[in-house]
Amino acid sequence: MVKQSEIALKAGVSLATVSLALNNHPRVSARTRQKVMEVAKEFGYVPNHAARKLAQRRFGDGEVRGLDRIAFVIVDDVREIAAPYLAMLKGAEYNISNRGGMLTFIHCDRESQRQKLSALAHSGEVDGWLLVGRVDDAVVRTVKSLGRPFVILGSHQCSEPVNSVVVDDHAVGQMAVQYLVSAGHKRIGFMGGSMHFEYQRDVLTGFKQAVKEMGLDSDHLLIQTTVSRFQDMDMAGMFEHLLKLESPPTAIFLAEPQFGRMALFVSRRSESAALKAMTFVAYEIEDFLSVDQSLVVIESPLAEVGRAGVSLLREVAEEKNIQPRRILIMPRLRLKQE
Amino acid sequence: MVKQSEIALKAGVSLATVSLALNNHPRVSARTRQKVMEVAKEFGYVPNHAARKLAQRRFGDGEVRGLDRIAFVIVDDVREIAAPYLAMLKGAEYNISNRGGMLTFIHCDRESQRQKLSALAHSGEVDGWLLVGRVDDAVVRTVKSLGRPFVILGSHQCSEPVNSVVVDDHAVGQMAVQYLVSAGHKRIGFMGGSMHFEYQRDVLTGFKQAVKEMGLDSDHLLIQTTVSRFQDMDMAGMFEHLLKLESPPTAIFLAEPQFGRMALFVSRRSESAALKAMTFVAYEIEDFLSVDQSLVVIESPLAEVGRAGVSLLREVAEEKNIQPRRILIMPRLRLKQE
DNA sequence: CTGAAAGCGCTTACAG
DNA sequence: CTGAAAGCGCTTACAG
Repeated sequence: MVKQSEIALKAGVSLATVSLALNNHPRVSARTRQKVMEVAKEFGYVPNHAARKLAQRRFGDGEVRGLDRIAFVIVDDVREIAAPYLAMLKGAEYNISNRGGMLTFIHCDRESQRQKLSALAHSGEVDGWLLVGRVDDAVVRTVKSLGRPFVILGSHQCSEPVNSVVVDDHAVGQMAVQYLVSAGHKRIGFMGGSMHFEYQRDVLTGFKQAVKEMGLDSDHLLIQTTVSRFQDMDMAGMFEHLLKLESPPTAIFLAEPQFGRMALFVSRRSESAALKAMTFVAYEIEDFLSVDQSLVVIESPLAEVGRAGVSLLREVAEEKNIQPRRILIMPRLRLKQE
Repeated sequence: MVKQSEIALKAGVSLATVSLALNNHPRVSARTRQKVMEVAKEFGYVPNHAARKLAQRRFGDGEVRGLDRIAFVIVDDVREIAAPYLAMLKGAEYNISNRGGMLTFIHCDRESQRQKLSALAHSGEVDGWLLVGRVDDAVVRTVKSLGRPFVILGSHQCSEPVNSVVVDDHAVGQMAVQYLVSAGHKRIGFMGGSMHFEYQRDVLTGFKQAVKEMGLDSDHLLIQTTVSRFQDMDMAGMFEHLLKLESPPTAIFLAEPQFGRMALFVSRRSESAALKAMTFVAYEIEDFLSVDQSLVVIESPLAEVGRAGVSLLREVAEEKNIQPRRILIMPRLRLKQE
């Protein structure tokens, strides 16, 4: 565990110069900095985080400098929605660790959030917050009172403007239609999840808009959604509905993650020629696809949401009075690979 | 942000006494400690973690004292296995934060592990490691060289003895048989995932052993397993095989998480009376069940694995030369609730 | 049982 | 452009 004083000795400069050089302070000459960096690398120097943190308190006016400790907070329950959370977590971790920082994982519910988050903040160990889950005004109020920058990942229930990063789910619906039209389809079915979820509503809105813009039939019978979480029965029912139509669709957009797997299962075992010939496009979560390469997939770039969240957090930390922004991350179309 | 010196002033004792009292040092009298604690609570005191860490380095012989910063390291890819990781993560976080600690999340592959982990260790910010994923001798060698205690969660590929916490998957298979026998079944089918996975092999071993002990037919045709990750077609095939038997099973144990959902889907839509009357028991991951309360479920207590991992880590940190242990966590049987 | 003092490894005004 | 010095908030031997 080498420290700055040892580097100073070897490089023939003072301790102060080492610190300044390592932090790219402009007052150090290029040559000196070069030399210091060299020795540091040779010795495998890693700064002692605790010491740095402590020293920074001396002159700091409460501002965050390094932003090297970011808390990823899941508010409310993690039941049933593992993949989205883990994808965002992975993306955030990647961005943070690339810059020598660390990500702290926190899970709390809306009752315990206040005391849990403030205890962490007071220990001086959190430079910024990434909030995800059921984030509402109460949570934002807590976090704001702690005086550290924060960014919300995914949709939220806040009434006031906040910095957030979300997938452009509107574009997901449009992308599905555009792709299927380019492949020659004219009647496109929509099979989605519960419209209680904002992202499902957005996907559907985008879908409907593209259908209109492309001049396709905007037949409401082509749109099927489920309500329950254990929706497999509903899904089979949706298929029946669509196939029973006077003019059934030739392609179906599966707008809810995991539907791809189920749809393939049903269609491959079906005796209906129409279903066997059906073209599918599935909306799936990056890194957690439920289907193999035989299906065209629109990927929800949730790891990218995590990465972008960290970048936004850095900007917010630097420019204090930035206007709250909502950053949209574009989905990706992944074609078949046969 | 109140500090110890302010507490000392108010309580009428020295700074040293405050520190000792707050850390339950025996040299402080009960009355003094009481008084200090009172003032600390009144002021909402939270210790500055950086300062504490730094000060401890002075006399510390490298030992870990607080174990308040634990790194949860996922080695290798997180694709496709979100739920188990998130369940363990949640359990570990719960145990750590209950004692005022923090969990750091790290994701790395086996190529980058060495540099990533050692950089973290050198920054002095990790008191112990929880390792999960594709943990092999190389990873263990790295972590050992960093001089901090570690515990592996879940199965691993290490040749040397290590401290680990795993679900008792053997008991899962036994539990399924015992329950179904108690419900009057004599021929029990097994539908599992790929035998490439250790946990699936363990579940099957337990199943077979219980079948033998209970004096049931140990017909190998009753045992069906899949190979692919996108296994839905195989699953339908497994059903057909089982139903085609001269003496088909009256109950089936679904030994792979997520199979429950698929099985219900198939059986509810089937025209086979035998299938409609089939009794199922499903193995599912705690907090991430794929089925509702209408099915008997054996829960894989992965959050408990995370919690137990943290507790074991504490023991390892305290008694240095402890014999490596493998702690088994019992699965839980969840009956129907109608 | 308690207090005064040293120092953990850094950062950064201050003085040259 | 650089160095000597102070101090961040704690912990813990040392001396009473």
